[in-house]
Amino acid sequence: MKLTTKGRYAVMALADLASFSDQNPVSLRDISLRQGISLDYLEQIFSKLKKDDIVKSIRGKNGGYILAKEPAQIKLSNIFSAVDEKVKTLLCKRESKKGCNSKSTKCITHYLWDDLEMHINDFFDKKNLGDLVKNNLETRI
Amino acid sequence: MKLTTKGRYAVMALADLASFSDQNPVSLRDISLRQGISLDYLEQIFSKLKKDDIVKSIRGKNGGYILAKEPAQIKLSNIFSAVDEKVKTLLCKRESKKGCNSKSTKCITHYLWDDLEMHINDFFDKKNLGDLVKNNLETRI
DNA sequence: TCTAATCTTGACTATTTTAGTCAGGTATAT
DNA sequence: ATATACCTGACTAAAATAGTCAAGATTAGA
Repeated sequence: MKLTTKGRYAVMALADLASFSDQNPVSLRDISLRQGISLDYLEQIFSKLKKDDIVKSIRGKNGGYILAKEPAQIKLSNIFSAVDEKVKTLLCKRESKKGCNSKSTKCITHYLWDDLEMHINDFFDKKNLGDLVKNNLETRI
Repeated sequence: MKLTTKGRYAVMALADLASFSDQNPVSLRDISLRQGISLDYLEQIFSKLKKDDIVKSIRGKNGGYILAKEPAQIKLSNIFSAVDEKVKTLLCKRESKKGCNSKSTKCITHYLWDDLEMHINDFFDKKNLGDLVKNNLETRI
């Protein structure tokens, strides 16, 4: 079970954006340099973040991105869902052959995975960008 | 973020084993049929479970596997670690170039991922095979 | 003793996913 | 004009996943 770079980079980039934006838009180039993430890859990621109204773009020279909402309004779950970072613990879907047919003994563990999924999603639902940046400022040297 | 089949199958197979063993060893063939998991794949998995003292094997005809301990003594974390299902949320290791050099602004999110990892591992640490089988018996029709 | 059922081991491989790269755009401040 | 941004879609190398396959070693029971 591992986090993909897409989800991780999205959060890193947004945390960077939240930290360094003082009214002015922040360019992906700057984020790329500061966070060590490929510019091309960031562009992919931000196009998704924009689609989900997490950031706004300003084109042209001196352009860049700004947050579309207050950092405290942006939950990690919003970010992850924007970049398709999903928590998948189950094979079991109604259609699938493998996995369970709901009541059979096959899916002894169905509830467990469901539980785990909720447990993780809960975490993402409780954390927001605001907390993240605040904590960072407090603990930074 | 998704669970691999190895971890999931290991838990499914052990839950099956715990449910169906009445002193006698259970063959992988039976588990394979009941759970719909390839026999060859199960063999890989059980060889690891055995190495970590989660199951014992009995060779020869009428052989099979039995749990090496009480179901309540077998935590999910034990099972996952046996089959190398690890929770990885961080790139950041002391050695790696990518990721953080501990105090830089790069790792704004370091604590977050650490937190997440603990949160998930906590879950695995709190669940054991005994609960799983018990719950299953209760909720089964 | 023979045989079928089992575990044991290690190598191999197709498929999928990940983590990007690349090549072209379009918009806008100066 | 032009440099600096965003924008978009196609492409791809590498890694991980999810197995398969082949050849053995043990042992119960007929």
